[in-house]
Amino acid sequence: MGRAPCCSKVGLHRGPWTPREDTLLTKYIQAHGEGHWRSMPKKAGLLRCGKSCRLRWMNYLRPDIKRGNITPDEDDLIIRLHALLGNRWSLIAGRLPGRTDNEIKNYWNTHLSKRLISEGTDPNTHKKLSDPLKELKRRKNNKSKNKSNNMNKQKKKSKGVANVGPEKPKLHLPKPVRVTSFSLPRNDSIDWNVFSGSSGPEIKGGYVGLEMVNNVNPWCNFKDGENGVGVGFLVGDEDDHDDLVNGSDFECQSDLPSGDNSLAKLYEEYLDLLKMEETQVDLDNFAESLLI
DNA sequence: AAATGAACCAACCGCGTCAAA
DNA sequence: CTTTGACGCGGTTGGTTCATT
Repeated sequence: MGRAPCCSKVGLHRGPWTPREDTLLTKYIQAHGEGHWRSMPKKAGLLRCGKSCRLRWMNYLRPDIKRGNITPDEDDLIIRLHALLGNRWSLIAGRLPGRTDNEIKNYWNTHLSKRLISEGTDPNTHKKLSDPLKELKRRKNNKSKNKSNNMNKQKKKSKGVANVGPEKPKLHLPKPVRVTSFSLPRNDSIDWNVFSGSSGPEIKGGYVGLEMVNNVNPWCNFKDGENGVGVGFLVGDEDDHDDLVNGSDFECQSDLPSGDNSLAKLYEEYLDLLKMEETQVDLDNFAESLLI
């Protein structure tokens, strides 16, 4: 029993949005606000499905979207967050004001993953690669294989030839389960901005990152060459993200909201994990705990 | 100048989650 | 408790543009 499609696709526009459609959608949302995506297109006079409207708005039309090149600081932050959170693009995007998950995902796939490989780092695990060149070649081959598959598909499609070859079963990796110890409103991630001591949506580039300065931990090898043992807990704005607070010297920022022990607790938990003999303890669990 | 391949990125698709009925 | 519908997310596709031959 499959799920019913989100909307009837019959008679709906697909593909690139026209300026007129953009205007209609923007005006409607300005007048009535976001939400109710399913009913919105009809009300806005659009022949699009709600999903498509939402995507267009979220990724392109929203007024707070920052367009243009991703800065080196943003680069750095994306890499750090990816090491911590994996492919959780929306969470990563949530730390980069004005950037969308789609944009970051695309940027990662087209630029950053390649860059990491060329620097000798596996973009998936953030561990050192034994043979970066080999990896780069492998990925290139895979890509060109896919591309030619797409080409074939397209050709077959356009000629109306049915796909006769055995189809590969689609595998879906299990997603990490979110264990809720306290609840947040839907679509809200942690308000990481509390770390930076700034508040409100105006914050520009405020972030928090966890960093271990050695080459052993998969999260941390993006920062090598420094003392080796240190544990850093980054607190600050984009301009000072190289200021590491050494684990032993760690002090809570005075501008942290008073009474909020949960963050300090998380940090302590993190330190405990690091103290454990096996450095490969499940740090992912800790990363997960940051998500809830 | 034309052909080909690579890169980019907007948009689509399918699934998971959550809340309301 | 189960079902249903809406929303959001991440993976993937495919059209367009750019670079190379």
